[in-house]
Amino acid sequence: MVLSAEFYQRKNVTRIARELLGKTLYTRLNGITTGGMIVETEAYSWKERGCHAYKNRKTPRNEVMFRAGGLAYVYLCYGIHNLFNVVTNVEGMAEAVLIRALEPVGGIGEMVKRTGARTEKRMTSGPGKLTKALGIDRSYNGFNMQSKQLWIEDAGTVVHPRKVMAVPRIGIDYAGEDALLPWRFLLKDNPWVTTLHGK
DNA sequence: TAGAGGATTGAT
DNA sequence: TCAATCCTCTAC
Repeated sequence: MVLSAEFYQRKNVTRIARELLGKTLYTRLNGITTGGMIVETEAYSWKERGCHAYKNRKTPRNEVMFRAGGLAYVYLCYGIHNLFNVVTNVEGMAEAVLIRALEPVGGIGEMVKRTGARTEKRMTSGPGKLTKALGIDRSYNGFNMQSKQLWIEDAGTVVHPRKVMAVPRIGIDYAGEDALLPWRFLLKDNPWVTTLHGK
């Protein structure tokens, strides 16, 4: 079942980030479907420094975050990587969930081809890598998440609360105390979650 | 309009 | 530990 606009437009972004674990993100490009189960996410809110929309600062880049939930927010990071988020909350409340890692479930051969990976191992473990595997680039910024090309499904996978870990987010040292918020969610012991420099 | 820096990655 | 790479934002 495709996740509805109502799922995304709820007001608690950390709850949505947690609930997205176990759901499946798909793209369908040129007739080829690729997808993976979400195993790692991060929540971002205008209320904290880690967020592009901190203090409700609206710019051409983050404008999509201010719209009603259920849209894709895709931006270029470090000049190299496309990072994919889903916008949450209602219009005017800038919040989003960054998808950081997937466990491949469909179109694996195509993803290997797109990433140039020798094997499927680690192919979708990392926010920059999974967008490449699924063929997501900035042309999808503002895209509706109930489209025929890009969507998230609830396949009925049950995620036990004890399997969910909440830890600080990655790569936002500039956010000061907000970098310590346990807003990174991942499935414990899942081999597809990111490891950072072996840590 | 210049300059700094980044929600990453992979090689050394 | 470090370079790649280019867009975005801020300050002037």
